[in-house]
Amino acid sequence: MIRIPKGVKDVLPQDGYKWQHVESVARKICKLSNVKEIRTPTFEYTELFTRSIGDDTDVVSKEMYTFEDKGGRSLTLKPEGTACVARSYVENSLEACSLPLKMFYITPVFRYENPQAGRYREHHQFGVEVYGAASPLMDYEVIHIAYDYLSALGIKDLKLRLNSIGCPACRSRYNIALKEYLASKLDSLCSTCRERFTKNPLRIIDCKVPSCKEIVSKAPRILDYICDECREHLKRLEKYLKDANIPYEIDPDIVRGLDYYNKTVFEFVTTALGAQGTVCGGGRYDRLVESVGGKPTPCVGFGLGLERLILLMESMGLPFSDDSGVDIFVMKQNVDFVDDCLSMVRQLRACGISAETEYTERSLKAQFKYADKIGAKHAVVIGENEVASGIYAVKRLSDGKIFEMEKSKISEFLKGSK
RNA sequence: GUGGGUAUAGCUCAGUUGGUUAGAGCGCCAGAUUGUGGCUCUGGAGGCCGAGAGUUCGAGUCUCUUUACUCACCCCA
Repeated sequence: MIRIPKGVKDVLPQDGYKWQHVESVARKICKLSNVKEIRTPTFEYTELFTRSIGDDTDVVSKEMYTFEDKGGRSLTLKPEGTACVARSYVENSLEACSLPLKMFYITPVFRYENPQAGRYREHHQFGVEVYGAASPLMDYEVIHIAYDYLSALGIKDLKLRLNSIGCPACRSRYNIALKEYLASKLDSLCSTCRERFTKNPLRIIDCKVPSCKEIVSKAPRILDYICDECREHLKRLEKYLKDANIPYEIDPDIVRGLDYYNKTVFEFVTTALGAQGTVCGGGRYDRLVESVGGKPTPCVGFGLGLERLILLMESMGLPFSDDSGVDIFVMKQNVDFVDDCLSMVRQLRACGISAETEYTERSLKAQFKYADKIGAKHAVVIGENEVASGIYAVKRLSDGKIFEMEKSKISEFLKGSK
């Protein structure tokens, strides 16, 4: 038996409706907020990710599916959606569209990590990206879209955590202060943090090693070092969130793991998924477009993991709308009525009724059981009596009630009962 | 890359201090008088007990090795 590769999952027929639900709600919410869909390829040149996400990040340095094609080009399966959108924006001169430009995507992303609860080597992200708006109003809008989406799915108890990591100027000022503080304590830090010290000291802030946490708890806070403009940006965003009654808390420990973020960073977190608390993560990335060769363009967006989302909804017992059952199952008394069944199915489908019929030679009883299993809402039997009289008994399977009618009335009847 | 846990039927799991033909529930298929599902009853199919080696008269059970899965660290959605 050939098995599925490590870290990836099948979505089985009995679960497909859950995906259809979260995806269709995502599209609906985007429609309501004038967010247009963008689709980018599954693989890109490796350089796109090394330049935008950052060489030193874990995602780039050890988690990418990178390979060489037969022409010797280095390609990489997309480890996230944001960089791809930025590339497409620059390459297709999308700044020529009226800005701000609001886009969303639903895409598989790939990371070579060890799988565990809520984490896979291929997962799917619903993401929203807005280009060309520097105002905190747009940060608010983007957070609001994520919030609307989660609410529309019935998720109420997620915590929104918010932080600002400032602009490059704030960051370099903060890095100096942080390094100053940490310099004397280097020996007490874990080995990875000692490496981060030179490469990316900001990351030490969210190290989970207890001894590092202890040290970090007394370290300078980035919020005390951000410039007036960044501070004002955060303040205004907070005001908009308060006015909209979106609960949040400032969490100075949120530091995104991708290099392109600046100013606003946020997460929606839960404790219901074991160790994987972050369902949605996002923020502002005003330098990203430049890093892939475009003009400076302010951007803000989020990515939301659909596997985690579905897991969360299941653990909360939230419903997924399911219209996968058929409207009617057309049964045959015996093989003599195959043609009559096929013709009725054809006519019903042409009228927009989902219809299924029997393709084997089972007893009526077995056909009824099968109709039940596949979630048929009605059943009708075609046999000698029906063909002779022209009267068909449509049985409603939920309560067993039978409605007798002529053949031509069936589609109308079924439409009325939808 | 590093730890912990688990591996028996399609699924969820029993399986006593090692002892004959390995069990249950659910699911699947069929039947309970020949044209009507859900409930009930009856029957049936379906397992080299993850793989390999060892101990033993005898291994699903004990030991070692290995693989897979899983949870967690790291990082992220």
